[in-house]
Amino acid sequence: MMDELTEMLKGVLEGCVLQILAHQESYGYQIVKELNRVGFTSASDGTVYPILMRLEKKNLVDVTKVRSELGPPRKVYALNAAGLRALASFWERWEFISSRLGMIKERIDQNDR
Amino acid sequence: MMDELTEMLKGVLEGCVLQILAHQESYGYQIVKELNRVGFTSASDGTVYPILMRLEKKNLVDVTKVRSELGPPRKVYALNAAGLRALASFWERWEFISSRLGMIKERIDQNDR
DNA sequence: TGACGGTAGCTCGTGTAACGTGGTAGTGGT
DNA sequence: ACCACTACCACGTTACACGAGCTACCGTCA
Repeated sequence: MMDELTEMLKGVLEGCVLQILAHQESYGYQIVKELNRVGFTSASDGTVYPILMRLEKKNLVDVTKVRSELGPPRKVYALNAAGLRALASFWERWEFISSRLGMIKERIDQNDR
Repeated sequence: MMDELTEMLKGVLEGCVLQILAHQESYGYQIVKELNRVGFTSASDGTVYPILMRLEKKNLVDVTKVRSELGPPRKVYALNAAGLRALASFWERWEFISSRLGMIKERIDQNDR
């Protein structure tokens, strides 16, 4: 069933990453594991790294290189003010779509047709 | 604000059309107006007609040509059994994403990290 | 008759996102 | 020296939303 999620995830995963970063700054590899943990098993590094690069290009995050004991240094991403605004906007848009979908589903035909 | 909805609507609008057709059979032009009425103002005919053709190709709808007094004949779309199944699947996927997003937002950190 | 406006349908091009595949590189353990 | 794990990145494919443009039917009004 979870194979056709792809299209519906567009735009959503970026919001997820923003929310994760709002909770706590993190880096690519960990974000992937976090997303997998909550159920987005299809989100691999090939999905997450482009998102992070997008966020960086849009200046929604601050990036710091941090050395790690295991493996190469990590690029730690932290949400900045613009990122927080983008996150708020994301949730607004989500709420909007969510409510409209509810309207269509429940069919509160207050008018015409 | 509603200008950046596009990406988040991917996959969702098809579900909306399915739901609209489940409520009552309809045709392209009317579906566009219906979507606009509930708030999806960006959904134009250039968006809806490809969706309808997709549904037809996937055999989720039955199509009938109906003459109209005003303008050219209408292509009336009606959901069939497979369409109803697709609709159910759509709501399942929506519920899935919706719940996971809720988890991430509310941060019910029941485990690790 | 001819011009207009609303109805109805369709096509094409563009932009963007998810995601698979594969590639590079640093680290520690054996 | 080898391997596994961590971390990052690049490329190509696929799919969708949407704007812009086109055709065509009908009734009304000039």
